[in-house]
Amino acid sequence: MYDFKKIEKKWQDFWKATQPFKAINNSKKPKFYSLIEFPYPSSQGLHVGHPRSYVALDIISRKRRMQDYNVLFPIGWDAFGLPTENYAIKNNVHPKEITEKSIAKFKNQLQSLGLSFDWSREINTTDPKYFKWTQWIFSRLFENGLAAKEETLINWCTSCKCVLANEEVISGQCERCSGEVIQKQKSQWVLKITKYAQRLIDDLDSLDYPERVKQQQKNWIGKSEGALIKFKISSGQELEIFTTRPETICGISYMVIAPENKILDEISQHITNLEKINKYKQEAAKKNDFQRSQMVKEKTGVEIKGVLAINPFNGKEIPIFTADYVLANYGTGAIMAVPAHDERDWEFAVKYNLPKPMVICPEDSQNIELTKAFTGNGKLINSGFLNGLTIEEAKKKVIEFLILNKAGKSQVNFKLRDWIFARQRYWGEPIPIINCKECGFVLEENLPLLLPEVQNFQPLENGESPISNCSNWVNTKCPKCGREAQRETDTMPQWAGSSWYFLRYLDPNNNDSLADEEALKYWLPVDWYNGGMEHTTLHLLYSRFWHKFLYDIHVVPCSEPYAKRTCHGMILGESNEKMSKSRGNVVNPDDIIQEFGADVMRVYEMFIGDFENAASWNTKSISGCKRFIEKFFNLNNILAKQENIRNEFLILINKAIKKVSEDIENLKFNTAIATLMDLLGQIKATNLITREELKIFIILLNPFAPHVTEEIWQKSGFKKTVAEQSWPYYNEELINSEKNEIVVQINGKIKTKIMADPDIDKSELINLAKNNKLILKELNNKEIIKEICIPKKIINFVVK
RNA sequence: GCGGAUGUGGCGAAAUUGGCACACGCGCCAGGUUUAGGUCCUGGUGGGAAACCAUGCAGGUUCGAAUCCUGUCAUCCGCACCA
Repeated sequence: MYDFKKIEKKWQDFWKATQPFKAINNSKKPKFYSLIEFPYPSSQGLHVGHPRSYVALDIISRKRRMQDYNVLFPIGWDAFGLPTENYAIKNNVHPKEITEKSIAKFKNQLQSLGLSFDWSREINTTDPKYFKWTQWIFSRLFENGLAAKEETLINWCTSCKCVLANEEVISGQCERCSGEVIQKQKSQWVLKITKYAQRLIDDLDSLDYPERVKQQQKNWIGKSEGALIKFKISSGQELEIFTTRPETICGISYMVIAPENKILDEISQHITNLEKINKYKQEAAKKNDFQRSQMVKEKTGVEIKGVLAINPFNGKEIPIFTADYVLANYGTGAIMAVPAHDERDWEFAVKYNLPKPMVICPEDSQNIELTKAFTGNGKLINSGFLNGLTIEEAKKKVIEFLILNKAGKSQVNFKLRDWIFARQRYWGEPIPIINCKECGFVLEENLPLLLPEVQNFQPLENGESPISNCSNWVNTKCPKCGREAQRETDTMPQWAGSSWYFLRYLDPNNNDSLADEEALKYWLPVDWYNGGMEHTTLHLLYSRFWHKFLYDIHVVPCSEPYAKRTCHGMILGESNEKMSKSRGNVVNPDDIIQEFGADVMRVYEMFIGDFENAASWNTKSISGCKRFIEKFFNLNNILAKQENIRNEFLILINKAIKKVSEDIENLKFNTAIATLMDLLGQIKATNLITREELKIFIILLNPFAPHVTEEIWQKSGFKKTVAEQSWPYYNEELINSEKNEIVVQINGKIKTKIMADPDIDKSELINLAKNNKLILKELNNKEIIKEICIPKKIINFVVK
């Protein structure tokens, strides 16, 4: 009788007592650092999606230990954040209390899965001993000019009453609560991730990340090369624009300034239709980014009367418009419009009846009439001395001209914007900055800077953090001059603590530095980091940025944190939809463990489908894995006294070792399990298993189903535990010595199969095939035109 | 619109990377054990009477294509007026 409850409890208690999965900091063994994204402990508890990633790296970690690596597989809690705070407000309790409860629940659930975490290194981002170092890193960023308070356009979630990073805005809505997001001018703490944009792109090349992750990060950073060009305005000011097409400078039809661009105020006294312009500005401010993009087809704008721009290349006067299809926070917030060679400008020019002069002509057709913007390759026309040049040549010439005339230069721009690093909420790390009227922003010296106790966690109506009501916390003395000063009341965003957590695992109790130098040297970089695709442009990018900064200030020994990244697919509900409370299709892992046990649950999650693709949950299908584990459990009943592997199983078992070993490395857990199911079936059919056969089978299955394998190991009288065994080797020669089944085709159609030795030579093999009865008959009276022979695989006779 | 991915039995999916399409599992069918079965065991299970036909669709390359190329359709994910 397979009493999984008893067995699993027994082994979990054993692991708790003996701590066999503890990583050693000063070991001579080769190290292996495997990392999962540490969970956000929500009050709902674990989701069946969580274990997919955890079990996968648990399997890899367990295998590595058996391969004699010193393995670090740690766990912790990313516990600051909005959901907890919202829950706290709703239920009128302290977020700290909820966090503690949620962590206890998560911990319980994770332990019931038999994951081989090193629990002695558990960390918690809300622990002052931890966030002391989050604040410390912020201080270093500040000292190095990478953290600064800036007046910028920010995304404001009207429901969370909180600033959001660009990465947190999904289709104009808040990532967390789906509330409406509007644009607002606000003075904000930002981290200058854009200074690292180029390096964040370049260093991707050296990393073992999935191609789609690299692509997504590159696209998000969005590098584009072009030119910055200054246009004199008739009123005396200058209008600076960014373009990737400087060679089209003679095709300019008009200029556009984004409605939020401050230059509009600077030239306002020269504008003759100011009222109309201001009205347009107001309307544009009402629209959020999402609404703007919804109106892609409906371009709007107003001509700014009374001012003209002057083309620095040919001195021509150009009308200026303001239109919200130009974004204020990309480039310079203004463009030169070349309708003939830009689709958006074309649309606008058509709508407002503006000229569309053509300056690039496709090489094969001349004097064509444009019916839409031409963005292809060609030669320059109507462009003075640029005429006849290719686009590339003209680009160079124009930039040379601009530099010579001090009217511009080449320029690289990134879509990536600086990381808005402040939230007007309570449950986060306080930003350790004191604002002194005399000295400006000064760093707090006594870290950690703790959160003040407040009565009410609700954000204030004026959009400030509830902390700002705590006057005895806010008001302090300037550490520099000793005068009255105020503390910053914003807290850090959720992404702060997770940007460096993998460093703290190396030395979680260190009070003098974020981690010991030797430990950093030994363990870094993370060897294998698995996580979700959804963090590609958030956490993964942010933590690469922080790590590079820490490398630059000589805190960490390498410039990239994660050597290898893999991504798991989501687990969907039975009807192929995301699991969610509102759909009512959430599967609770506790129920599954209760009914089937952790081992079956683990095996099922790994068997469910390709690890990297989404898979839909199907509780019925678990029974296949349940049968498999039960059959394995019962192997004990047919265990023979005989020691060695039987001859007829030698090759099969060697092949299985190879397949399971390789599949685990390639995240093909589903086929590894299929291999084991197959092997089990074949052995069982003989109604007998030898001790060595069982031994190998147990070791291969152990990473997937650690409890039941330890149990059978012990029951069978093997020494020590499975976890202490060495991962088995396979004999490649033996595998290759197996007779091959060779398919014989005629004109590509399968006729028969023959068995042949693996080292038989080609002509012999062909003769063997030709002399096969069936083939002899088929070839009768036919002329062989071609003989194709692929050793070990196939023979094909092409006949007439 | 741009970027990425996927498309194979009733279902989840395999296919040594150009060489036996559908391994393994679910479900289903038949038989057996059982007082009973949401248990266990055994066998069967793409279509077609067959030659043959089948990997979203249409072409192409090849002795040979799920796999490579061209076009096309569908679904999913990410970004979205980025000049």
